[in-house]
Amino acid sequence: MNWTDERVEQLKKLWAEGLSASQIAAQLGGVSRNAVIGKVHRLKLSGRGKTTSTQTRSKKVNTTASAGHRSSVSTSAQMTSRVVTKSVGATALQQEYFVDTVTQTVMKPSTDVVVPISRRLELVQLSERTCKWPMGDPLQPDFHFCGNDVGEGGPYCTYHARLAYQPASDRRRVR
DNA sequence: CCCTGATTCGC
DNA sequence: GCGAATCAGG
Repeated sequence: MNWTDERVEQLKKLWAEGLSASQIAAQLGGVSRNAVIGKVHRLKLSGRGKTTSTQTRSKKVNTTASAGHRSSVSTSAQMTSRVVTKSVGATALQQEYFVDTVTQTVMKPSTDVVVPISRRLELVQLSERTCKWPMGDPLQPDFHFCGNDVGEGGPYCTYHARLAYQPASDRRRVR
């Protein structure tokens, strides 16, 4: 793959948006993150306008004073908002729809369940330890995955595993 | 260990 | 110019 004007254009755009080199590489396809970084330097774009501190890690908002043993969760993440909002860069504090990849059932998480904030990783960023649950509105897939730590070594994190194997009768359909 | 960008240097 | 390998860091 070579750096066509179009690809360079996209690189500039994504880099300006604050995406990390690996994410840009994943999006462009055919190049490694090193290639992206190298190109960025050659274009002299290294310094990004804002100090977009990537690394989406929940700030942890605990409303209950009880001894929480829930790990990091955000109260806002427990709310169910329908739309997948576009946020700046890789940081995405947004609610998602859940789609059972087997039954194609579209569902919303139960409101009484603690919903972990997903890391929204690119496909190529997944490893054996990252949750592979697909993210986004099924009608407008965004090709990101949960990416949170998988609990006992399954394909999904504890939350998504629970969702995946939830009886169909317990699922809440959307639309 | 996961990830990040920065730098080097053979191609 | 390109990008893998490497480095330094969170």
